Amino acid sequence: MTPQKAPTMKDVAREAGVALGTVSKVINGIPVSERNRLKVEQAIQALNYEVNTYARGLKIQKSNLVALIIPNTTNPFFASFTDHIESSLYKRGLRLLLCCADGIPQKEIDYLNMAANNKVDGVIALTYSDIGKHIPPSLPMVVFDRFFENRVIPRVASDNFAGGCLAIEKLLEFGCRHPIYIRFHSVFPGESDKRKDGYLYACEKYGLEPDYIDEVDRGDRLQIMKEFLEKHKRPDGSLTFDGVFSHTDYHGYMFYRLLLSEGYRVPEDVQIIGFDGIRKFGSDDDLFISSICQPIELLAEKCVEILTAMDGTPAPCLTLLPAQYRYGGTTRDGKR
Amino acid sequence: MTPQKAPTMKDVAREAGVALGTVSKVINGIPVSERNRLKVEQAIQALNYEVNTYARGLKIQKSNLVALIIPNTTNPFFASFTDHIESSLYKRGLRLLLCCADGIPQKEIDYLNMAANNKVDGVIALTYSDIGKHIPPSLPMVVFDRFFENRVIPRVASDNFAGGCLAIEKLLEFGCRHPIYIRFHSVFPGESDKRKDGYLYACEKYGLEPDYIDEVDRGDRLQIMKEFLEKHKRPDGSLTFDGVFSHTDYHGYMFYRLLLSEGYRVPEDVQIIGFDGIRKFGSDDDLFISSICQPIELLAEKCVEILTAMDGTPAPCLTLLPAQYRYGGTTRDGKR
DNA sequence: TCCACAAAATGAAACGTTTCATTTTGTGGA
DNA sequence: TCCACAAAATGAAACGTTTCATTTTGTGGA
Repeated sequence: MTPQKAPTMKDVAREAGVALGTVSKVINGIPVSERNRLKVEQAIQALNYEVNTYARGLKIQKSNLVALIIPNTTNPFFASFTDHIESSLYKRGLRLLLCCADGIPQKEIDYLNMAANNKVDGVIALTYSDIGKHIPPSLPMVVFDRFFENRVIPRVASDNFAGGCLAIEKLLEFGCRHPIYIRFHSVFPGESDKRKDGYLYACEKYGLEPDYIDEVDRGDRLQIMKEFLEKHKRPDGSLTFDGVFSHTDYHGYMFYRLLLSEGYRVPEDVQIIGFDGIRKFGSDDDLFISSICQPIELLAEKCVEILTAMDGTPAPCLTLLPAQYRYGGTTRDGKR
Repeated sequence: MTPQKAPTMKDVAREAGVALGTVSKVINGIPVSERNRLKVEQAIQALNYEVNTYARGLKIQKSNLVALIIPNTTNPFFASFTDHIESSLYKRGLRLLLCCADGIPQKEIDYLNMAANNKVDGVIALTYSDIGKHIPPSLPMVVFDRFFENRVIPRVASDNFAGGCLAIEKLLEFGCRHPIYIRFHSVFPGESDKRKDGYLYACEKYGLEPDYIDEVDRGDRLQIMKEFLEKHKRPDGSLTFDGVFSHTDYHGYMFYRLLLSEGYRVPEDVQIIGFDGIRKFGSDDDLFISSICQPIELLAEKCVEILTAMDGTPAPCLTLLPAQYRYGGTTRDGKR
């Protein structure tokens, strides 16, 4: 990639017959005599001048760049989150530096260093490792869902507890008597852990016996699901549960496919509600399964809002937004 | 977002007791006496120094930033493309500025101007409007699929003609006698138009009567599909076609759902092959339907490779990579 | 010990902005 | 016409690097 030659403010000043400072004022919207403003604007047009971002950045120490550190964009939830972050930033005249860290701790730290290395004005992070101790104190940052030890970083998340509770209430409303819960989790703590708390709370509240898969995700998910299913078959083949609340749509859909392949009917025999609200081909499409949908657009907007408002005064250390139930074919409420 | 104070090279020089130029040499890996190298490295450690990107950028006129202009990341194809572009750039020490233009011409042009405005070293574009005349001649750029009038920009794409042809050959191989073709397209020309040419060529070659939907996408796709289906029902309800080659997985899946809802069996009554190779929950998951899969990773890598090699010498104006068939449940070849 | 030469180190100038103390211009009143 | 004052314009200095002409240091041979 070859460098580019471009006209400078000096060229504009010469062309317009005014001083450097006058050109700067016009560019930055500082009042200047009508006559000079016109001359400068004409010169800018004529020379096709564009302000040099490095020079400006060097002076004002701002890049208008915000880094988003995220595992990837192939996961539809991350993809949608990225999309909304981008448009929230764009609205504010900010640009998005996308950092896909693949959940690799070293890559997450690398990107964080790069961010600290005055390339960006702030960071929004959805990370998988505990990078708390690598965050420079002076770097404005907001995290989605995760909780870091040793370091208070403003967090934004869905109200996972209420969402978990809502999932069970919906299953009961649609006629379930024995809802179970399925979860494969990472080893790092975050707000989404509260989905299980919501499930347990609802069990308590409605007098249900808790029953669940709750395992660290080691890639043997299908095997674990199969074993669980085996254990819950009655002699006649029918199941001892009639509802599933899955920690994520992804695992819920996996379980859905497993149930179908074993000859069970969904939602007739078993109803399933997931979490996240992932759509098949992107934003306007159908859900994979009925789901407690995270308000992704609002979450993204909130992250950007908090980040851009950071100026030394304390930011809210936790902001929760409500998640909503939406029909997606695996429950008995039918299409609304 | 507050600015950040950071130590400068001058501070490092003072701390190490050497000249500014010596610090610069150490940082840029230019040989320096062992003694001084150690002193500088120690000082850098001690002060936690990081080079200021704006100052360096101002001098060397490079940002190590590449802009990707893409409609969005919620479309799984774009999401996957973005993901692979990011990792290709990362390998080369480059960073990704993500520009979601939503297919809005003004936003595409805005981002292009921003790119020209020396914020980035190069641009990779997957755009929807004809922005050819807005591309600055000095801006290194590669486009995916699209063709711009008035302007030769290196293009990278799948071999859509061969892919279209392959789809039909696969359908014939799996027992189809009357494959049709379905397409809803944008008004801007690109390489993907050749999928239809491949279909027509295959019809010619294998003595088939071409039959297809080929409409501008106005959002009334389902209606058009339904009408097409009605016209192709025999009095006994069976269909006059037994295979579908869909221009995209998205529309193929839509047609698949329509067929199921009308009581047809897939792949028993009708086999379907799409194009793109979109997976349900991201990279490691199942395809939505059997598909001619674009080699997204290779395509992304190629875009980056060509972009980074641009230095005034002519770049290949078109690079085609082969697309491959993969089973996805809607054909009779069964899981491999 | 001295000299010549190569290697290393030095630090001023420059990149293109913004800022701000200083100068110039313009205006209204006497 | 002159003066006082406000408004506008000016341009040098500074931001933190890299570059490169110049100076200093170090080494080997006589």
